Amino acid sequence: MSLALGVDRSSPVPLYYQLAQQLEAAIERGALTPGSLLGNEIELAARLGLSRPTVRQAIQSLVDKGLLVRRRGVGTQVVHSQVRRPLELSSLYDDLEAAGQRPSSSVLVNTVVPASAEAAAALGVAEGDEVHRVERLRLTHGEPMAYLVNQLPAGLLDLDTGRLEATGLYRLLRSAGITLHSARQSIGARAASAPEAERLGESEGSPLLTMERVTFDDTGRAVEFGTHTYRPSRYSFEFQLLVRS
Amino acid sequence: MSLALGVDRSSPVPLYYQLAQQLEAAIERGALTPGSLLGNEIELAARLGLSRPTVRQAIQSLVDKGLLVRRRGVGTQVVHSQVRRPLELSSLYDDLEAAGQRPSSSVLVNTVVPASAEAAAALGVAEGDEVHRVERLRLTHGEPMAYLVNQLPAGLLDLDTGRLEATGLYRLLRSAGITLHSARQSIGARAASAPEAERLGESEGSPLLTMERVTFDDTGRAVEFGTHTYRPSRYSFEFQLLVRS
DNA sequence: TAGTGGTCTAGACCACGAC
DNA sequence: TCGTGGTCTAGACCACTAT
Repeated sequence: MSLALGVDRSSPVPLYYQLAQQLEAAIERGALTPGSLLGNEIELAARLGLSRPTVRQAIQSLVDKGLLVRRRGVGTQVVHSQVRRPLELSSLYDDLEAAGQRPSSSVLVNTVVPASAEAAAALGVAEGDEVHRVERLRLTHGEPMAYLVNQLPAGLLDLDTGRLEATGLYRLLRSAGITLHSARQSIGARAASAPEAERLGESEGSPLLTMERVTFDDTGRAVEFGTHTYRPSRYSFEFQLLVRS
Repeated sequence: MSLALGVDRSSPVPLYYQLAQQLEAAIERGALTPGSLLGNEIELAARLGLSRPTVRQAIQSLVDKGLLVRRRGVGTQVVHSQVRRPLELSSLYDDLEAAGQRPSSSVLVNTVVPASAEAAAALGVAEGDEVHRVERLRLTHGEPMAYLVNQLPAGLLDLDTGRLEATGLYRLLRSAGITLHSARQSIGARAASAPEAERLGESEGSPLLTMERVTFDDTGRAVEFGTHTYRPSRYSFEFQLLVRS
């Protein structure tokens, strides 16, 4: 079929991005089937009235997403559906978005405290400096799923409980002009201490899944330090990993 | 300083790649310091005798790696060192490379067996079809660290123990003409069963870190299914996560 | 040999951010 | 206002794959 691709040159959306979105939508709805060839770039460019580099940029963005594969001498193919499904490591946005989106997440603690040695090291501030500390309990179906502790340098942004529950940490950070860049994460496991078990409705010594994370903005500042514990019967980290070629 | 950048046009290595490597090396050795501006693209292109798109391609590849940040109206800056350190999720290459590289990893089982329902579903073969099954124990400092079980569709490649220990799964896959594309992973935790505890030198009921993975090649075939258990006192998953912008 | 993607050029204009 | 990166064009030649 002909796919009905076409770009709107009066739109402020970049041409390559428009094309990428249309291709992605076509893949998603099955108009482009797994393994099928996309047709050569020159012809596609001519058909759309675009230059080849622009078409290439669109295709490349989908290759980077893992949706397409290019092979020299063969062409550009749609990857098979089992491969393509999701998504990046969800935990960052998941945890930071949290409140507001999911009614089953509640803010238990929201205060300013002196930084512990651990938090100070993670955030790159001096021990004893003021940091915001937020503790949240995440519930699913009325049962505790995770206990989330986030610490942020004080003065980075307004963090009142109302806005936090309504908007989520991620949007508060964005609206404060902070551009997230990267995060360092560590996922492990350990036996629950008595208070940890109590908080999550487990028994002492039962296994917990743990995640520690430091998030950086694009200036290299640490903007968030999270130490989270999850009930392994109710949560696991699922993600897809693209192989750098 | 002037950085002594320059490209070799007689080399088969793409110009943008040469430049990217030189910039990366300069960042790595500190010749380009965190936060410092790279200078505008046009001037850099002129200095190197390259076109601007080529220079942009080099820079873009480092932006994608998280080493550089671009801001309109400002310029291209080196990311601060704390942000830049590692690496993708290590576990895939780590586990697949395994033998050969690390003398402390031994192959315990290497046979062909009928696929269990679980393995069949993961690999996209019929239940009872033949699959290779490899079980390895990973040691550090003489102590068990992880128990790795990998299953592969039979007939995909030669898998004798000698080659496996000498080369590692990853290279065997590559040398069989298989191009890895992506992997789906799930990380969780659970209490150790008696045999699991035995294998890893833990006690029954103690917490284990678990990882399940299905790896796909660029044709969409599932080429590997791994179910691994780790001693949490000796192993955790460490990785950096770049925020898609 | 024919067809594909991979790389590269030498320009152009625009949008956003800093000042 | 000015400088930066963001986008786009219309070509070119090369390298690899398949047949």
